[in-house]
Amino acid sequence: MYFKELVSLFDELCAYSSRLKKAEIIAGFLTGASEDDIEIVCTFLTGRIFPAWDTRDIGVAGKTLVKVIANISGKSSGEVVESYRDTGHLGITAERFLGKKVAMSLAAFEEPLTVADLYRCFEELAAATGKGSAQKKQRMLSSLLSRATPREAYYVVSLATRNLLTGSKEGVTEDAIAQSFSVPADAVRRAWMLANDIGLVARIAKTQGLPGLQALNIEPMRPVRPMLAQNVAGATEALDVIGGRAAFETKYDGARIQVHKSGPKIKLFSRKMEDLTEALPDIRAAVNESVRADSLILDCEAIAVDKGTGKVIPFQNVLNRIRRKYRVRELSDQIPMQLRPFDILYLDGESLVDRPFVERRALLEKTVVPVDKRCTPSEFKILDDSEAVAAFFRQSIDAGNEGLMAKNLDADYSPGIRGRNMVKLKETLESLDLVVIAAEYGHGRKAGWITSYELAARDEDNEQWVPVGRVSSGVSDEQLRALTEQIKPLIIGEHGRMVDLEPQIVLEVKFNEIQKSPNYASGFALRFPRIVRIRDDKGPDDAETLERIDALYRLQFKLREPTPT
DNA sequence: GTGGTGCGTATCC
DNA sequence: ATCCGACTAATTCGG
DNA sequence: CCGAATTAGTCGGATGGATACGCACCAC
Repeated sequence: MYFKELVSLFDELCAYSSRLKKAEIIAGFLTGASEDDIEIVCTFLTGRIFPAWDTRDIGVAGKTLVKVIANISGKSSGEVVESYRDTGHLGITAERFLGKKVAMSLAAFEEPLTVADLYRCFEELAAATGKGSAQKKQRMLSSLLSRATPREAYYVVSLATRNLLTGSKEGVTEDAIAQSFSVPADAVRRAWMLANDIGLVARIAKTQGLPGLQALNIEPMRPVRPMLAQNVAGATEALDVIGGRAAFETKYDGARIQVHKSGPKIKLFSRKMEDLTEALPDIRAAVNESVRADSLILDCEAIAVDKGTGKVIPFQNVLNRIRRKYRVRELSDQIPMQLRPFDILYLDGESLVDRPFVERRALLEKTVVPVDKRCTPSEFKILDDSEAVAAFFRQSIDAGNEGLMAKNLDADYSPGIRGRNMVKLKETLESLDLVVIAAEYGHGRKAGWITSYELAARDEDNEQWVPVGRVSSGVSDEQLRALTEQIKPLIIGEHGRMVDLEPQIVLEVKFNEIQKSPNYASGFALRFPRIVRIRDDKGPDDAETLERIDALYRLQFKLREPTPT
């Protein structure tokens, strides 16, 4: 299949906003495609280059592509970035800058790019490592883009930056596969959750139909898509959503870990199916000691604890451990981690994903028999009273955790779905009024607007503004437009996509936690910042002080000591 | 060459 | 992670 | 009772912070 055929499909998808229409278009397209092409096309359609379980990555993103585009168009990087600021999409910039070169490059390469060619290029990019590889990748991209037509270049860059904006991803592609090969959407979804590979699912749907999809089964050592949860505002709403009575569990502030055991072998996978086994020997050992089963799959949270006190320590410590390749032993001594299994998906040859949650929980408790706190099932209570829920919530927060999870006792394990069978309850903190001292232009749909704001607090010691992070989400498009207009006259400097501003605009910002920051001059940053409202009624003099933020930071640790490394 | 530092990228939340 | 916007599915409203 | 209006649920997209790793580059 020629890449230009896929380009036409992408273009057609962009022309409609209806997801149903997009699915229909994709379905038609897949019908005529070969088995091999379908696999690549479906993966590309979801905006990915490789399947989710495939840990390869191309090691190329915006900065590299800016250089490459500059290189082949004969412009400077500065000019490319300037265009990028206006277009909000590197692909569009590539399309524009390469437009003039097209006649020449097409003459040089008569044979147009195929989908398989492109995939092979991505594979080669992923394979390039070692000294000189960065240069090599740039050369490879240059030759790839020179072979492409401008419109093809747009999509090559879109794929390479994982920013394919066709308004269709997994959800739509899933429907399209079902439609195209006349299999139920549920079967496609199930197969996708198990295989983690939409391309493979499409291939099986085409070649083997429904029986092929049904033959896929959950099995240890092959990660499945984790079930996700939606946020809920309070104890009452949590009970409401689930239906009056629910299972409540401590929500730990760690990393999601899927434990797979098959005989003596144990593997650990992250939420995105990265293999974390080598980085977490302590977790592996704890599982080994606490699990009474020959084979199983556990859904867990892994937390970091203080070596001395055994108390939960901040999430940043988890990041020191996870995905580590070097000094693993040293760090695992310094920052021990513990496992909190909360679900079991497979046990001794049997899939449990279709069983009700209560049953799974019972099996979990029977199977995970803690020898100490290193591997012990999550705290668990069945409650139907909002007072009791609130008390449990308080207890969780006070112990340094994130809050609670609430789960429907009768629900099966439905991966990838943020439904009403599982919700999360987190703490809502007070908000802060902070001053915008710099900002950045937006991307994609928000191109041309100034959409990301650097926030500062007042340092009363020397009357300076000290940055405490950035914020973007929380405002409507309309407010974004207004803010852009408000900001433009305040611009006092420009570099690349960033602008420096006269400190004047005050934003009320909500967040979940104050973190120690190595990146911001204040030494602090907000975790999960979002805008509550634009304080037109306030001026920079009304902004929070650094001292206050410092105090708030310390307040968080009334009950636990931070030990960042 | 070796070691430190900075940049870019990817992935945890 | 958070949040918004658009679309779609489910439910309620009004004649 | 049915179609219109309203509400609820999903998906896609745009954005936040920290950290580890791999590579480039510079100082010695």
